[in-house]
Amino acid sequence: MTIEDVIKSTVKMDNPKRVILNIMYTQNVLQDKFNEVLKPYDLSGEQYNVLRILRGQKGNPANMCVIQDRMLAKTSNTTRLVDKLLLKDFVTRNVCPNNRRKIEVAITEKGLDVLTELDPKVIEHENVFSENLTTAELELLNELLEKFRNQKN
Amino acid sequence: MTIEDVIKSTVKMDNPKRVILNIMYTQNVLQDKFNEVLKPYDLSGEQYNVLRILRGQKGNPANMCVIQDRMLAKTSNTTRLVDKLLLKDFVTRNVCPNNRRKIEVAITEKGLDVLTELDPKVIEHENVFSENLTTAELELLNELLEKFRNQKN
DNA sequence: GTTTTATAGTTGTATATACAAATGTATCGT
DNA sequence: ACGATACATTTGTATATACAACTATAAAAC
Repeated sequence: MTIEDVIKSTVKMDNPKRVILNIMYTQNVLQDKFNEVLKPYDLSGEQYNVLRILRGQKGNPANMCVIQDRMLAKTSNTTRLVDKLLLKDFVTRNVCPNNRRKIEVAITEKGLDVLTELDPKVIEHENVFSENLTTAELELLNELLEKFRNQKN
Repeated sequence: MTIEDVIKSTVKMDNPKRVILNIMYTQNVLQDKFNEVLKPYDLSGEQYNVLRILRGQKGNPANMCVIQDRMLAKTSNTTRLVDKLLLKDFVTRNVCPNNRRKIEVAITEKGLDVLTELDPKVIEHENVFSENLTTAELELLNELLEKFRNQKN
């Protein structure tokens, strides 16, 4: 299915427009599929992302700004995402004793358990799309996306 | 800036994960930039998309389900998007006389004027990212994205 | 002709996103 | 020490997204 099929366009678009629509739409497809994976666990994609970042801390807590910094969607509202995770007992939240402006967020056992349960499903999700491409093609796709994204100005 | 830099990952990820994150993040960057273009016109990306679809109708109105069908984000709530456009007098909305279940949405002169004003800025937005890639690379990127997206199951 | 089923759209609710303003705390300059 | 400034986070508000439930109309079944 080409991007023209997706949006029922009768006219063939130029390359710059096609690339943008292909990226936007492919992201949509990926996100929808990933939401399905997460749905039974009552987690949103960004909530999962926060948990994943916290696990990456290997026991150390992370400040709000550290979490923010490591997220894909840089405009996410970390406070409220952490609120939601707190309600589910997936994280703890404490004022940092050294600097009372900062908040220390850490993942709980329960949060780690959910991630462990999710791990194989996440890997499956990641791999199913990539199966259509060879390793060389995947590397090329990564290169092209990074080159595309990193325009000069 | 590689995707590892973006999320401050110290470990190099495998290709399937990198591709997914690259697509997700690149879409984020594109959307943020496009929102900046639209901001002075008080339009969201999806509202713009609806207007673009209506212009593509060349004078004919479009039903809600036709609009839905041509949108990138298939889960958008067309009713409410059209509501917002109606408030700005960018569209009209009428019950279809032949089938009273259907709604006919059409773009107004005011809506067309906004699109005309936006056209050069949209093209500029589309092209600025593509300037880093050759035509062959752009075509390849399109191919790879479509191949990646269209997995068997 | 009346009941079922399908279609088209709207509404409700919870969550997420975008962004500005506000709060509380630490640091710097003098 | 004091005010100004910077930093870390929270809160407010409007909009958008996701998805289920609901309403209204049309078509099909019998």
